[in-house]
Amino acid sequence: MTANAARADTRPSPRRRAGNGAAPREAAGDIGLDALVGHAGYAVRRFEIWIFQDFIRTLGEVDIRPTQYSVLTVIGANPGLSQMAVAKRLGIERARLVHLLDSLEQRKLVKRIKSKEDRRSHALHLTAQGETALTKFKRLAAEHERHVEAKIGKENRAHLLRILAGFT
Amino acid sequence: MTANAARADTRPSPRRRAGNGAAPREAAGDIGLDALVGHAGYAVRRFEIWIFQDFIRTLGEVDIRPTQYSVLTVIGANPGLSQMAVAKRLGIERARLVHLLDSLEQRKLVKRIKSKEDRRSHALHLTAQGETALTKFKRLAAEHERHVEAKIGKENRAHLLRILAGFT
DNA sequence: GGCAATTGTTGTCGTCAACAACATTCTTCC
DNA sequence: GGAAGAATGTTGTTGACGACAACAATTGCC
Repeated sequence: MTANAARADTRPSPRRRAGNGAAPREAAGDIGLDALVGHAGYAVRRFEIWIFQDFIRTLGEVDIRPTQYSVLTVIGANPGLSQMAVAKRLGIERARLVHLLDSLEQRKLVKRIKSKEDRRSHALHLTAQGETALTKFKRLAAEHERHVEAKIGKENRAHLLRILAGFT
Repeated sequence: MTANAARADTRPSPRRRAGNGAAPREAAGDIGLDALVGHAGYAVRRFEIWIFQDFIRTLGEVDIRPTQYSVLTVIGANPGLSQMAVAKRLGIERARLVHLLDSLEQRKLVKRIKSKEDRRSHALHLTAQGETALTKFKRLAAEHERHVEAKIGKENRAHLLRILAGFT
């Protein structure tokens, strides 16, 4: 139990206005989160929502979402990977990756080349267009990352990356 | 730019095996993430997946998911809130909250009481059964939180909560 | 040669965020 | 006091995403 949640943990509730009147007093912003403030998952979730919104907005002009960006980056750094390898590396289901690649292939950013060594699999490559596009995406993503720094602080961001390095 | 991503940032790609052969060498685990390792969003996303899976598993015996837990906790700490107030406080859309409350009301954990002051709105309360259930949920959630501590370290978890406190 | 495993694909289901539209009720403004 | 606009809860749709299950083609194992 954290020091935060210790006080109000097992107590049922303050029970203000036991009746039912929804006094507009709470509309101000003094709604307590109770045990929620001690939960890492809640903070992480709220943060992830913020960070994804900023990513999507910052890369909105090129219409690239976080998952698409991660797929392009990994393919760009490791040309020739199979879909299975990419899916496993990024924690995406291979069924989901099919649609992602369909979309990216339609946009001429990625191409699937039938492997001659294992004819079940596809070797994934960026197209020439995909390469130049990716460098632009990376520039925008770096800009998004500066937004994160501005939001939580440069040192905090670095510390956070260090804490969560094991999950990448 | 972080020290990590600085090296391979703008370079297009190492271009190993420009042909297409998907050599199984990479299956081992040496697939580089390139710029991805410098992105807080990616790390946060992978972490959130892990933390949610553990939460769902730990509270599996009571069949409570993170969002349901957050709703119950806030209602428990602030009886009489309207749906709008809860939605705004937790960053949930009010349309989504309707289904959440439908489910929780069916399970007799929450009741909607028509407010007499504003007949558009419902005052939300825990049932007696909901109160006792919530204390059990909190106990399980605390257990989940210990799993987080075990995973990333006690100090890191505390530091992370401090960094992200502004998003709650 | 035959059988299990792998790869990509298709499909379904459930969760979740984002909207849009609507009826009821409140608030504001004339 | 009454009309216009806003707020609240509800219903429905869309799209991204994770989890599964089933399938054909291909590979690897025995």
